[in-house]
Amino acid sequence: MRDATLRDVARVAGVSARTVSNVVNGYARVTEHTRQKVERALLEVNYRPNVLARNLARGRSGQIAVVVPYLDTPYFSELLQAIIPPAREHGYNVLIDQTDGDPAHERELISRGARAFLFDGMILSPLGLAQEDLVEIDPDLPLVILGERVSNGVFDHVGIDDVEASRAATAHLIGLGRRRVAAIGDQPYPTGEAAQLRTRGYRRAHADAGLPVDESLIIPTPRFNRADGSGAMRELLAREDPPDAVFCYSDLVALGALRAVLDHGLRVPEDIALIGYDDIEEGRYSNPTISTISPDKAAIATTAVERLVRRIASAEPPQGIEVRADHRLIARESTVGRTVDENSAGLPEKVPDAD
Amino acid sequence: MRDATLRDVARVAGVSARTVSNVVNGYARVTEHTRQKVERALLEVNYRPNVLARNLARGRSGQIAVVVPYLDTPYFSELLQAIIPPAREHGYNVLIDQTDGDPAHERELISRGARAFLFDGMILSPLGLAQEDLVEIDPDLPLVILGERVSNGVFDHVGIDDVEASRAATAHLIGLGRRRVAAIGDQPYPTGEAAQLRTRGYRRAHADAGLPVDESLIIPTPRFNRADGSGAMRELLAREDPPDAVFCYSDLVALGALRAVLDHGLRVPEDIALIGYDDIEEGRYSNPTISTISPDKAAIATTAVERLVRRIASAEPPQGIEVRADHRLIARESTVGRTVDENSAGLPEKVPDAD
DNA sequence: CTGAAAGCGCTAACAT
DNA sequence: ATGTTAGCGCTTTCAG
Repeated sequence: MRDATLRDVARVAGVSARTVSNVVNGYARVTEHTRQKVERALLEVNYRPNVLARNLARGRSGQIAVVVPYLDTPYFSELLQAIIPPAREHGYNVLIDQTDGDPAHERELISRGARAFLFDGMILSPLGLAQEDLVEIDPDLPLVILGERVSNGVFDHVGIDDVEASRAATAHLIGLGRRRVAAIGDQPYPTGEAAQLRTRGYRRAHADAGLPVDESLIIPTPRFNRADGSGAMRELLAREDPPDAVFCYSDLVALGALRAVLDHGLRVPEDIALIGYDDIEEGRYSNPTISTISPDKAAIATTAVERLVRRIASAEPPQGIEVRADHRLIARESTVGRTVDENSAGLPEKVPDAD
Repeated sequence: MRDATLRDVARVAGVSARTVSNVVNGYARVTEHTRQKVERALLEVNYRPNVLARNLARGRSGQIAVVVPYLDTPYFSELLQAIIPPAREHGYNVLIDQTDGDPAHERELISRGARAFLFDGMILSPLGLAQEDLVEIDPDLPLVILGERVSNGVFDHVGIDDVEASRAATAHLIGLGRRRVAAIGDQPYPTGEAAQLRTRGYRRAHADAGLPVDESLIIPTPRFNRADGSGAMRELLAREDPPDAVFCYSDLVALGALRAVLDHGLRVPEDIALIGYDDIEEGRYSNPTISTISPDKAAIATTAVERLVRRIASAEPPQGIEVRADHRLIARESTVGRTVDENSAGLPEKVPDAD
């Protein structure tokens, strides 16, 4: 049986399509009497609005795209999980895309090629946008970028203060008495500006403590995953003068590094202390648990959605703004060991949520 | 500047809209000459088809929904990651939804209420569909269900042989000489049929080995996450006669259980051996690494997409079929310890992919 | 092989 | 407050 259309409802209710539309969308005021009639008809024919037709008529898709490098990276899936509910509250469906580490794919998405009209705006967690990529962005695409502003100020950015968070993480290690603190995750090339912010914080902590930076302890990695972390750590362990602590640019890197340290027969944190970044759930269960920088993911998610919705609504794109969500340092076993610490020790009865 | 429409292109090229449409979609054959003309016009006005209009005219959305209980559960995010590429190859966008553990939400999605027309079909990883929920399903919704068939045979199901895989996992533990093998993750109620298949395999392994099943060692959990795993494990550890091995119904459960065992001061696998299910990447990096049942996720993903696409294409829904993807048991440290084993020991130079 | 034109189902002027 | 109707931009039947 064909789906009932607005006209069918109108006919059954003995009113015009316009009135039915009004009732369905709650636009203009409608007499209580007609409303009742219409609603009865609505039920009678089991009317379900055709979203496709509505979208075409309204000239918008009612969808927003969320683009992340990898869907199976816990930080991103946790973020996505947090983005969907507020998006839905604003009436948007979420279209998820992964760039799969492919910059070309990323550029294609932001230039909107064939899939224009399919989403009204985009929340992008850039893999790496170099200055010159920005020009490829469809200027009419409402866009919110996840992560700190690195290049220009045209778009909205939502993230945490990476430099400060990284400084705090490094300072935490130095405060524990460690003197050879390594860093894993630098990306010293144009698309790695986000990673470079972390490195800047790392340097700042050293400067604050009056400590020199051993440049050879800053290990670059192409991504922020487990394999990169363990590979870099192995490299560090092979040296004659291995570090006694490592600031890892993601929890995944820290987890990979942890595995390498343990495989090497050393202990964490006794021999080498490790701190990560992101506060993914996995780090609350690993052995040892991973100290980390915990960004307020819920705040990032809701803020990003709100900014995007606003951008979509306003005809003229407002000035790009910069939102800094909160973050905090959580000391767990990988730096302070198994003390009975307020934040971390042992396995909590209830696992604290990141948000 | 307004986006160029098909008509604009037609005018510039001096042909009709029909012809432009033909060129764009590669439908009917078009003279080389006109084709050239049209293509030049296409570029000249920078034409991008309006997907919304196309969808309305075609009467389909070009989108499929993939519904999972939780987006941030590694098994699901890894599966989603694998589903998107084949879906895109078939010309579909993927709309991701999470039910958040809410059966009501799940029912709403399968009955397609307000969001009908938004997706042409659905791949559903059911939270728990009881017999009576099936009637709520929109009969016209092309649907592929992830996981083994538990109830009726109307829909396509794609999964692995849960009973056999669970039997093998349990047999692996028994083969290691363990005699008190517990199971964490049973769900002895109508919506837990999937979990019950695992329990059936667990029982079968015992029967095969001529071992009695100690019913008190089968611990139910509401979900398959880390917290459930550690909670259940603590319960087991508090007993006078704790188990010497545990078959966990997911890797996450195993990871949670692992944490509890270590917190209790016991060793894995020396004191208690642990095996999980799903083969998520995390289990290849944990300490110790987690033995597991590895489903062929890539096969599950591509098969599910293919079946769904076929269902969408055929007017009359074919008989529901049952696809069983491959799986294999991977023995890692949590059962066999740190032997130099072909599959598992140490940290591989390259982390094997699940697919 | 190409043109003309009728929808797809809804929205939103415009009119009453 | 409600009716009339012209689009939204594309697909596709029907002619030619």
